[in-house]
Amino acid sequence: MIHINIDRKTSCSLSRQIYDALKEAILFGTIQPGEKLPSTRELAKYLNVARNVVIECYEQLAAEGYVYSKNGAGTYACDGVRFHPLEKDTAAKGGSNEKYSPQYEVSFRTGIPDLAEIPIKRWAQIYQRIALDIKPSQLDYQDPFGDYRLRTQLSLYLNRARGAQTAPKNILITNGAAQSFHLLCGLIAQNEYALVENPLSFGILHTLCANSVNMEPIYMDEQGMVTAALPDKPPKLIFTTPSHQFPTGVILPAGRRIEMIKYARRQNAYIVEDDYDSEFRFDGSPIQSMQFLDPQRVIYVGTFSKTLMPALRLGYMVVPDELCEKMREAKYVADLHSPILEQLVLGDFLERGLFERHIRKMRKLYLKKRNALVGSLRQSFGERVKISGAEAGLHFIAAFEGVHFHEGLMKKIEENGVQISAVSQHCLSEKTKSQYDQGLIFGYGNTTMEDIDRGVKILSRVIKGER
Amino acid sequence: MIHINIDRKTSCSLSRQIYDALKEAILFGTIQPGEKLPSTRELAKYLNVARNVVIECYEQLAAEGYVYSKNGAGTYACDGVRFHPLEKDTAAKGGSNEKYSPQYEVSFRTGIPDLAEIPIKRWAQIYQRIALDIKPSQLDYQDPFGDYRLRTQLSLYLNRARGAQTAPKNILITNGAAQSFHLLCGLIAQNEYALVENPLSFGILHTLCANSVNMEPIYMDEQGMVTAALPDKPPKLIFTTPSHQFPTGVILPAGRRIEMIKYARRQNAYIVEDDYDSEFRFDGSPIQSMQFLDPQRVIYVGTFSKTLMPALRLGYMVVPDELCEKMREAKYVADLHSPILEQLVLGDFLERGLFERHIRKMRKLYLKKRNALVGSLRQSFGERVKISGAEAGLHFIAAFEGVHFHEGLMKKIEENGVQISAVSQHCLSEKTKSQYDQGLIFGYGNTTMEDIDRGVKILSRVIKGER
DNA sequence: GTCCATTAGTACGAACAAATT
DNA sequence: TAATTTGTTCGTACTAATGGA
Repeated sequence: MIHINIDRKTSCSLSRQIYDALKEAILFGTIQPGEKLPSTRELAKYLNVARNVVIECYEQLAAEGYVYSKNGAGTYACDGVRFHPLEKDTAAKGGSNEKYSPQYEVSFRTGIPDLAEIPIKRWAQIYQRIALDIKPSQLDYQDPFGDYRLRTQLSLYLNRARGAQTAPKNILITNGAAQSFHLLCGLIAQNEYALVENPLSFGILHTLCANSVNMEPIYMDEQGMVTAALPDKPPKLIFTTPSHQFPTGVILPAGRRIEMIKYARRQNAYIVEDDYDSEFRFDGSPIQSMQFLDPQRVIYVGTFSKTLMPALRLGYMVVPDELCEKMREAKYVADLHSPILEQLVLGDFLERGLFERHIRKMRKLYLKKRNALVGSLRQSFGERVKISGAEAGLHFIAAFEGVHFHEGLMKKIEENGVQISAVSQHCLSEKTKSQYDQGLIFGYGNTTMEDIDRGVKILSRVIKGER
Repeated sequence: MIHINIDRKTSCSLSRQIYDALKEAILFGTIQPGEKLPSTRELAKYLNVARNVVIECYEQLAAEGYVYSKNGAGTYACDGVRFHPLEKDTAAKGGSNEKYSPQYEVSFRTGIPDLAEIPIKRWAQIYQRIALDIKPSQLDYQDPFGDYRLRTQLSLYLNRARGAQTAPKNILITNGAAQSFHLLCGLIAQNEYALVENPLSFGILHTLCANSVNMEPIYMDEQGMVTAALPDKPPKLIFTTPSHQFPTGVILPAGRRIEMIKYARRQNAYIVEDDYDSEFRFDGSPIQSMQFLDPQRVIYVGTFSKTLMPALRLGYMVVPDELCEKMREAKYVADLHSPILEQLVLGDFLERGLFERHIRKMRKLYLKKRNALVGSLRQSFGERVKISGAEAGLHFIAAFEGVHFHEGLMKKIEENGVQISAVSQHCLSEKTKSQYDQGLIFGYGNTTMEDIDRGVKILSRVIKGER
């Protein structure tokens, strides 16, 4: 008779304990294939448990194919279930969320909004209200394009605030701009290619690389992408950030926009307008979207990561009619559709004007920070620093006269506790790298006034030590 | 002097109205490239508005590159901004979420939980609590694998309830099983292929097709995938539903599981265990996961769409150590990471045992429904219906003696207001199609007792009319 | 917040039918 | 035929947790 240790004090049920022991015995070969197991009565008596307990565990073993029972004949171990001793997973080592983002004393990371100012309370209130009077059918699978009410509100907002030409049917809700780019990559076949700005954001670069999309960088001047340099070979997509080029901050002027659209039409290409932070323009209204000029050639990509919060993972694309079906399929295959509840909350947020109010509030705050940072840099570096692209967004470029941000210097800055990236790190060619190697990208969205002060002081010390 | 209609009653600002009019004039060519615009003083006087209004709008036009101003010389339209008349989007036609799911009188759609029983209130309460004491840093971008606390809880749950061998570091939070499959497809190169069960679920079929993955179907018998028929050519992935095969409901016995794992080891393939509804087993505990037998060869795919709600779009994968980095990269490229707030809520939900309680509650409810449906079918069809795979999950198969569910009959059923699918629709070959053509798949998760009654009555009428 | 009735989970015991040796 | 074994269905008891007043 097989011996089984039974512990009546543990929270684990008796039948589970016997089940585990028997299964292990069968897998290890202690109980041979075809061997008869003790009868339920016998084992129950031997172990001093109720027969029902043994029956329950024999049934489970039978259901999983370890044993088979024959009425009147007994229970036998199945063939072919001998197996190697299980490798128990060695001690689950500790971990946490914190580990993901290394800690710096001051961070000028780009693209992060002020996390302390996120209207999370208001957001949660609306979430609760929405959840309380939701219809069960809304908790079912939904349209891959997303919630219709949100798309309606978004369409109104985009028409109003960004001068875009959209209808709800063209708006595809995604899990942030990263997913939008990922889905768009699906449009590009292996032998086709995409045009990108140079320098460009890591986000697009990384997405395109990982999806093994061929890229052709386009030279930029102080007006943005040089449309005269557009190649003859027809691209499939043209990735651009016309309202506030990343990282240079340049605004693509109307003339070049039109040229680019004409080019796209000629080459039968689509323009991907990455409008990642245009909501925050400090003088005048936001620059109008490029999509406005030709809704059938321009795919507009927006995100709520900067305006609300990165953790939300909500963004959207305005898709030309011709691409709607393809994009619907792509989104469906990727993850069916984006989560619904927070879409409903966002729709409400927009409808009540809370979103635009929040933007206005944040614009003021970011303006303050920008001015403080510019002031701080001026104070430390005087005329030896040249700032550009600061009219909008959550970052700008500062070029330091006579300083070259090579790898060693960047490492030194990091070692001194400042997180910041150099423009040259975003360049695709050696030529552009050296063209931009005096520039740092200052993201100030999630900095405090103290951060700004301290960060510039540290930078000043390190840079001046270098010179 | 250009004429501009100004409406002081509208909510649109004066400068916006002037801006729009001027921009249109430039784009249409009413104002020629290089033409001098009226001076700010002149235009302000003419339109009877303050000069600042005109200045603001000239600045905006300049920022966007439509005009340029020279100190002392005036403002001129830029070159190259003439453009076609804008095609105004024709009337945004109406739409709504409802349109997405066509209405049936009774739906036996598979894989839908009881939407009316979702603990949405409790969920919303926790959401609010979580949101109120969240740290700002948690609203930042996070680890692609997901929230660590949720992964810890999930790992405990899986070990406890599914007998899986996991550590938090191996758990990747995804936007539902569909995304898990999508990410896994990235492991398969163009010249490689995947093994699938036949018949199989639309979900996997569709994902694999759309990602242009080559598939090889494996024959099944009453015990599930016939492991003796595994091909010599090494596959990359083997997709399987061992706990409750979709759609047949068969449980893959231990012997075959072990054979399959040995095969996978020999061929250096990975097994994808799609555990889509095993939580709901009606007699005994759920069938133990296959992942338990070899955590380094089996990728376990789970979802909360059936246990909580489809609209949530949350699922997970248990990834072998060797694949962690690849999967991290794949998830990062797809959408950086899954939304955080609802992950936190889910983690709390699990930690408090609310999740398991909910499962227990639902298991009872589903058992009731299953029994009612089986009873109803028995009553209508007596011994002429054979039911299989009903021991677990939210669906089972009913085979009707002497009835063949060809396209015409399926259409007739649909026309009579019943949504249901035939087993043969899930088959990949003609041979299997005819083998299974007497079976319907009854999903009863989101049906009411009345639905069940009514649905069976309608089916009975249609099927008997056919015979 | 507290108390109380209810419910769910686990374990036990007993009885009987059906199949097997 | 008798003894043994599984399959099935009761009822009871104890405990912990839940939900409502």
